[in-house]
Amino acid sequence: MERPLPDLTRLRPAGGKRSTKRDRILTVFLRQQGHVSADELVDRVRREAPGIGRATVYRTLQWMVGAGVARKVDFGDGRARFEASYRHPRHFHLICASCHRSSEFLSSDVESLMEEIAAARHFAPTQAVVQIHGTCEECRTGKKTPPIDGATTELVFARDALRMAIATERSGLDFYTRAASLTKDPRGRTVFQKLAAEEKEHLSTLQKRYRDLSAQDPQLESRPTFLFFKGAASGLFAAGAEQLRKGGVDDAQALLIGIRCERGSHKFFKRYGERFEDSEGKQIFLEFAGEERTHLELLIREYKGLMERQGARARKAAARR
Amino acid sequence: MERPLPDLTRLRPAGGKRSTKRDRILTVFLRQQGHVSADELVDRVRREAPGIGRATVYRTLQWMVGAGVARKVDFGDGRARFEASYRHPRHFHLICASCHRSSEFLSSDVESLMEEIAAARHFAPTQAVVQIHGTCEECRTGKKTPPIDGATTELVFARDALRMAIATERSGLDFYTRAASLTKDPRGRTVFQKLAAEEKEHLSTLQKRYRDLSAQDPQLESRPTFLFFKGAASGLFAAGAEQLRKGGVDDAQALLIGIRCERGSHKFFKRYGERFEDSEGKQIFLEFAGEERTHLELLIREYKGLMERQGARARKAAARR
DNA sequence: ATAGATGCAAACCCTTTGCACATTA
DNA sequence: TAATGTGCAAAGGGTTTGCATCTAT
Repeated sequence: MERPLPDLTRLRPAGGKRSTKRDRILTVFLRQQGHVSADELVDRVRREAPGIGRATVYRTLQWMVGAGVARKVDFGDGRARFEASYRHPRHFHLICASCHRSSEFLSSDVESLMEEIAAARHFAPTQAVVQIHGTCEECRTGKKTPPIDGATTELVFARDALRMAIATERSGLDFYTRAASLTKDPRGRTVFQKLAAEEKEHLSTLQKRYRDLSAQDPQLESRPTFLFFKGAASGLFAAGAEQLRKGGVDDAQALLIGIRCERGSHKFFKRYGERFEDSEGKQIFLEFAGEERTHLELLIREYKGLMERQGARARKAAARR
Repeated sequence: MERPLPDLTRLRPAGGKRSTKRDRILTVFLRQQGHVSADELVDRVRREAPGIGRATVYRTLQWMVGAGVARKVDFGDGRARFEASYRHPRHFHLICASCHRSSEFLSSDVESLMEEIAAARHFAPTQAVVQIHGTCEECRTGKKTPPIDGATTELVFARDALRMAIATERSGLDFYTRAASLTKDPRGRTVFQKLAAEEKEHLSTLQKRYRDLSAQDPQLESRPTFLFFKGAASGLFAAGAEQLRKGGVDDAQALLIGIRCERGSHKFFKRYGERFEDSEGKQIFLEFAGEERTHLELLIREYKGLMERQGARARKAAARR
């Protein structure tokens, strides 16, 4: 499972010069997976290119962090660790106090909460550090868990991005189906039925893509969750459900409900996807956002058409009077 | 706003001896508010008791952390900070990269998410570190924000605990009121009406307490949120609402719905409150949990009575046959 | 030619430790 | 008296820096 490396030759940030040694260090760094401390990197580099000074490695690490190639993480044990950021989204950590290894996770819910909290305190956030310290399964039970390499992380991230999109699509389908069954007004009901049908189709596209992804790694399905999500899928249709409960929804209102839901979903996925480094997961989020947008635009056009027709009818009625 | 100090004379953990110097350091530490680094503490101590060695302060800090008087926090700037834990709940931090000050917050939602994530990964968590790095309002706008001392933190925590309880109570009231209006079965409706009335009464008790608390500090209401919550209040009644939607709720089922809701709320507040150090906030959570429990037991008794009466009626009918 | 990269060793910062001495229980 | 706390200075580790020397552009 060899994964492509970023184009190093083009990497030349902040007035830096390229050099053989810097390239060497960078290559060694990118080849390794997970986190390395500076000293670990010094050792690895020296193993294949003796005579590289510790200071150079330290300086190169700073340069890499500045360039966005590496991220510095602090587990609170007194020494900094570095991890490659290429095709590896910024994430949170579970840190085992016993074996000192760490595993990674993301949570869209935690992230939104932090944004809300920062906003409530008028704080401009640049980054969030979330660490769960404790004891990992392996240290407690002795059960071995296979290590996860960079390529797998990316695949798992893509898998979870798809799962999130699918869950959202499924909530949408549920919502529109329920809306159709609850709506008395026949035109309103037709709108919801159409929306449900569209969601169903999109859902099956996503599911196909999920199957394709799973084919790339037979164990993919069973790998532990990387991206946790709950609020996204369930929250988007809450406002619509509220409106529905009040009843009396005609076709215009049904369209407006649909517009609001699709807009929410589009915005959420766009904003969420944009924060990641280049990766398949990011791409999935952005594609999904794009599709929601297309759908949204279609609904808006339809709504406008409806309004025009109603306006025309009203004008005609006024002229007759 | 002087706040009481813990009984230091009884503080003698892990085979430690008391000594004049240790007491001095402890006193200085407890007097100060917010976080101190070891060196800052050395300075402060020396200002009023010269001739105390740096090593002693370091050793005393370790002892304090071991004794649970202090907590060590790492903001990732290479030096550890220490904060008093007495009457100050474990919390998360917003850390300003510009002025290097930090402000504190809690979020029951973030906490539950982390528990879920840890559980999903079979990880036994001991502690969570959550830091939002960025720029604070003061550094961006120049607007001064008043510093918050320890006593205020405690008051604000109590305020927010009450707010959380009130919000929960209010959701309960809403839910039972809506349930009553939706329930066709007259006995079921009566049960919900009674539940709603009880919630209303409890709510007004809580509100009175809130007013009493506010009287202790005229600015209390306007101070920034310390404890963020969303899920707790809204999540507890979701299952009940779902059940309600299906309709056909008689008195037994209404009682069961009530039991489930009150049990959820009792458990949540108990578990949540238990994690804190001694403080008014903790007390509020535990009291609230206790009241929910009382209410719960009452409902259970009522349910049992109902079942018995139904059983008796059934037996009588059987005998007659 | 010149800005920038490198190696080495020294300096730095925060923290811990060894040891002789002072206190406490 | 035995166990523990204290001060000092030294050592420790992770990381940065000064400086003379190379090396890309």
